[in-house]
Amino acid sequence: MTLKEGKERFIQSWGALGSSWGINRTMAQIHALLLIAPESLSAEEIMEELQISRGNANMNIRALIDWGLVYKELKPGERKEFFVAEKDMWEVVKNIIVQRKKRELEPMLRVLDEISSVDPESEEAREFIEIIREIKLFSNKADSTLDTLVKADSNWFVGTFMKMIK
Amino acid sequence: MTLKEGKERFIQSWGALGSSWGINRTMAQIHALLLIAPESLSAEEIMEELQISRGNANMNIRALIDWGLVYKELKPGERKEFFVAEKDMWEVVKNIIVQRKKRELEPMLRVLDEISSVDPESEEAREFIEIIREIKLFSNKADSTLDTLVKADSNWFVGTFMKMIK
DNA sequence: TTGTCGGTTCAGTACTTATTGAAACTTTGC
DNA sequence: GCAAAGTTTCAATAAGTACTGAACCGACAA
Repeated sequence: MTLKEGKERFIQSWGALGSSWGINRTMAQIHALLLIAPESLSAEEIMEELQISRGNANMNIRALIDWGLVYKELKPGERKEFFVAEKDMWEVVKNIIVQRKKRELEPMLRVLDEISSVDPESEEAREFIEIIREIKLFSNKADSTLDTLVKADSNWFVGTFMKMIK
Repeated sequence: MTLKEGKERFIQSWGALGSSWGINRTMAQIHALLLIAPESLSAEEIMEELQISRGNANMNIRALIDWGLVYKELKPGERKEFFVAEKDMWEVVKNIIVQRKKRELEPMLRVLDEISSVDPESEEAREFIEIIREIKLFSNKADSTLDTLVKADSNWFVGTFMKMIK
């Protein structure tokens, strides 16, 4: 396989993976492109490489920066902005966990709290409250597990974790 | 808050959560509805409750069964099929992990293997191969960690895990 | 002050994905 | 064998999301 083919295949697959992970296809492709780019790239180069419009590139690059998956790099003497990907996979996954936890798990926890206040007037209501209580318990556990996971460092994950859970 | 409001709010939120988790809104809503239903429900009842068409209900129920999140229940003497949700949250999460691993992580591992065969003819190609190697290493670790996690039982997660990683 | 270069925004449009509803199919009872 | 009750399929369509391209903004240099 040639380098060009390999790169294309990678960008393609990373894009597909991303789109089932709350990161849209183009966003993931830009990330893939930057991951395997030997140098930081400008918006123009990204547009060119992926055949996308300026607006699209701009929006997705900024979203990637929001997610903490890409950094802006200002080259001295250059007016253009350049972009580099976070290449440490553990950092990438950690950032995604942090973002999605904030966007999804935490709002859900709030909703679960709210609906716990349903009147336990009927047997059905009491059953409902009980099920919600179980879900809440589980979600809280997941929440704090993820917190701990995110605080842990890369080496810990790569090295120790595997042995601990064996 | 009344029981009715609480239920609606829960179905609503569970639907929203699902849609950022590769489980579409309706599928997640059906799951939510079944989670809090005191009894198993028929397709008709689900259609009625969520105001969706027969076809939609049928397709999403079957998808939920595929994911292992819902079971078919055949009541003796009844010709209709009834459905119940898997209510153990740890089972739910485990099934989602298994499915998504199979659909996303495993294909990605295959792609990474393929593109490792890029000719290391240039310096750039060698750098590419190296980055792919790192991603592959990480993905393999994630893959086996998830395997271990899925084999572990609920109690282990709820009880021991939290202490271990403290 | 004017022109150029890049970045940002956003209304309109293209593309993707989910949903409907009707027809086809299956199972069962008579 | 046929009607009734239920399930499945799928082409057409609706709803939702992403993308484009042009207008706008700000910084800078001439």
